[in-house]
Amino acid sequence: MSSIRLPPVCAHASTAPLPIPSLDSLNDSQRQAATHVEGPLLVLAGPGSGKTRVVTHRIAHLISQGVPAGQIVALSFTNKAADEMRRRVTELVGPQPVEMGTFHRFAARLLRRHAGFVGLTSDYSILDPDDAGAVLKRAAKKLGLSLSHTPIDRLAGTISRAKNDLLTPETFEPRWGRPADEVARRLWPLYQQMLLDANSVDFDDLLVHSARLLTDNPDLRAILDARHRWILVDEYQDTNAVQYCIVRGLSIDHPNLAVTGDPDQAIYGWRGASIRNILEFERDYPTAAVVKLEHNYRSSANILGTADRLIAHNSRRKPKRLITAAAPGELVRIVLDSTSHDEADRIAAEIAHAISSGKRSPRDFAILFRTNALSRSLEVALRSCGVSYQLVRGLEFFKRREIRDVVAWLRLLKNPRDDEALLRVVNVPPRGIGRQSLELLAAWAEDHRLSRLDAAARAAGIPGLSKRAANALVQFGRLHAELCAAAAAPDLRIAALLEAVLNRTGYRQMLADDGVDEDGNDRLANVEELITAAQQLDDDIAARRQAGDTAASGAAADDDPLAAFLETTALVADTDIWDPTVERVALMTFHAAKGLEFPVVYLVAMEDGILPHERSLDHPDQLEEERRLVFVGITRGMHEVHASCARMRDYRGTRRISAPSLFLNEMIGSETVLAGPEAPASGNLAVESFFDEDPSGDDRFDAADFADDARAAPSAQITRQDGLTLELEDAPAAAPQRRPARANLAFATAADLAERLSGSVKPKHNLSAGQRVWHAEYGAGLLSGISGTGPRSVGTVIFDGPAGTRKFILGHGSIEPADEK
DNA sequence: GAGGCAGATCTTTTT
DNA sequence: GATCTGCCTC
Repeated sequence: MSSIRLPPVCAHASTAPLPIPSLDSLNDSQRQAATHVEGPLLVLAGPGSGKTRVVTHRIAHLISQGVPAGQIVALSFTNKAADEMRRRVTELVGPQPVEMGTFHRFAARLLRRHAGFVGLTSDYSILDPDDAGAVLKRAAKKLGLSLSHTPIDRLAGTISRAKNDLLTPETFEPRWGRPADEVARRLWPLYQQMLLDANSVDFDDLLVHSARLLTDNPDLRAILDARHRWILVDEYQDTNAVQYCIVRGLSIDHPNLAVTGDPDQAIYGWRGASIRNILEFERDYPTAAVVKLEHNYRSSANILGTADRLIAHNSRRKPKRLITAAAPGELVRIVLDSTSHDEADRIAAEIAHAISSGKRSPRDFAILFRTNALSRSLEVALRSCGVSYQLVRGLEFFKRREIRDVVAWLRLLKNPRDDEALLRVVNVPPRGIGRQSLELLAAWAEDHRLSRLDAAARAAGIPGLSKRAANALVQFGRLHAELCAAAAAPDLRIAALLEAVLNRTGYRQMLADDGVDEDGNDRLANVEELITAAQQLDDDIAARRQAGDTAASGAAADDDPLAAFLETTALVADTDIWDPTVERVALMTFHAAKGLEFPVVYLVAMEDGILPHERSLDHPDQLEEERRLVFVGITRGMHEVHASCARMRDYRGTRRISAPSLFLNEMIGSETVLAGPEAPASGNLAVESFFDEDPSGDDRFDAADFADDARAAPSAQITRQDGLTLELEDAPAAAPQRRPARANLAFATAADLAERLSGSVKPKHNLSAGQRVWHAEYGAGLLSGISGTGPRSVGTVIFDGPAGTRKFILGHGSIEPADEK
């Protein structure tokens, strides 16, 4: 059992004299960025270009120039990155009350202080996706919607995506041909109401409420803008519309906004991230200074050359150089294995050998894969070779039933209206309160406009409830009240509160009785682990109190240990678990590897259908995102990169035969070498046996030729902004190239955003009757008439093809003007 | 009301 | 392969 560590709360202390940080270690462009003080700044930073150095030096520089540290906010993608930033800033100028963290944490605190503006109290609960899913399920049940054909995950995903696009239940328009959208639209308002009643938010709401806070309250916005006067955003290429809105809203009066990012490393498009944000930063902030960091200090020349060649295949990008002074180093190795097990065994053996020969230590290695499910065979192989590893999928700890139960208890103490938490713990350990009783309770509570907990205290008066169940509920209410009293203690220590919960609820007894469960999990030990983590947080807070730190902007949440603990447990991320100091090989997804670096990197399962993922094959935009993912993977490597695929793979319980990823082809060049039992003797990957559908007939093509083909290939398919794909049947390579759908978010100003957020601006269409139009499925046609106005207006289209005449809601965007040349 | 079993279902990436 | 659901029995 690996131990868990919670990210520390901000360590504030502001009395130390300020050393002036030396800028000698920076190159010219780094220094230019680091010494920028006033006004917007865009830093385009390639991989390994010392971005974090620049950001930390800039923060240190700002402080040394007299900028109050409390006015600086640095937003990063993971808590890990934030911690690293904090560590390095502290190294430069000592501990500072700079607010650093993820967007979600920042938003959670903002909301904590201004919860009333969005109808919450500062004790609101943050529901993780599982809890949010459960609420959604209850909402569906209430509405009598069947979920058999629209899995809850998809609905949650649809709503999440819409929230991230700043839509509301009112402005959300189900897309044509997506039944899940329609269900989501009906479910969303009730779901939202239930969250509000429970004084709860889901992950997305943290951002959405914060954005709304800013757009709906101009005075508050101005105050916050002034308070957070210097804002730094990392990984800006992966910010989405809500995040954009928040950042924008905080930097109108004081546009000292500095963003860093790399469009070539944008890998979160599926989550609503819009490259547009970084590509059009200069339009948003015309006075922006732009600094390019193109010098790479991480990777060997061979690794960079390979990454460069690969990414050059993307059409939607700002060309960018990767400059290095490094030696060529080892060739990038592309290995074609026979089976997935061979691949895993080979890698494990190679790593074991490198370690035993003293050449490398375990933490020098990372193995990256596209999906988490791919880790299993690698784990088995590593274990059998005696190589220790850490699987960076740490959320597993917080997903354990016992951990969730205990945390739910704390949530319920903080927020008595948290129905979801109540449902989790009310009958654990069994108290004789079953489904039937809970339904009676819920119905009665609703009738009387009470939370379930308040209703429980009055259970004796609920008709239909058995005496036994009523008693149990009243008892439960008392238990809660008792523990609330414990939670209200001054100088509360979370560890102590956890102990109290465990002891008084009988949960500890229950776990002790269970002993080790069927999978060999010692559930009690896991809970103890949580207590240890809580102790660390307690100590942090105590230390801070002792230091007399009441940092200027008074981080309200931090003064409340329980709130801080809950916030932290709710918002830990996968990568936060990764511990770079531990002597283990790191196993993680390509996504999780973002921002990290390793001497040796293995990229596994690079096969068609896995990477690129089969769901992205039809969509040029998504294919490019997959390519960026590989680019990110390759550029994690400092000295060695090994990419591999297997001809036969056991995956998801079945065996599949697959061809090497087209990305492997695109990587091939003078910096790479082919190896492995399936490697063609010609030293060229592009042999017939690997490509059943050789696009060039009997032409034997070399890597360069293939590259050109690949570049042209996507023109055969078009993805539109609503996600539908257009296939040009049997399109020749020279098929007319249609422009990719424009980025989804056609807004530029905060005012525009505000309107959009409040729902007053509907998605536009710019169509008029008589116009030639295009539909992804039915092809070209004539828009013969439009009825109604606004987003709900309906257009009638007479298609040229067999589709005949059909009607469409124009606001959905399924009909677009035909751009005939 | 609780617990256990069999069958069905769906498989990306994550704050 | 894993998880969830519904159904069954005690």
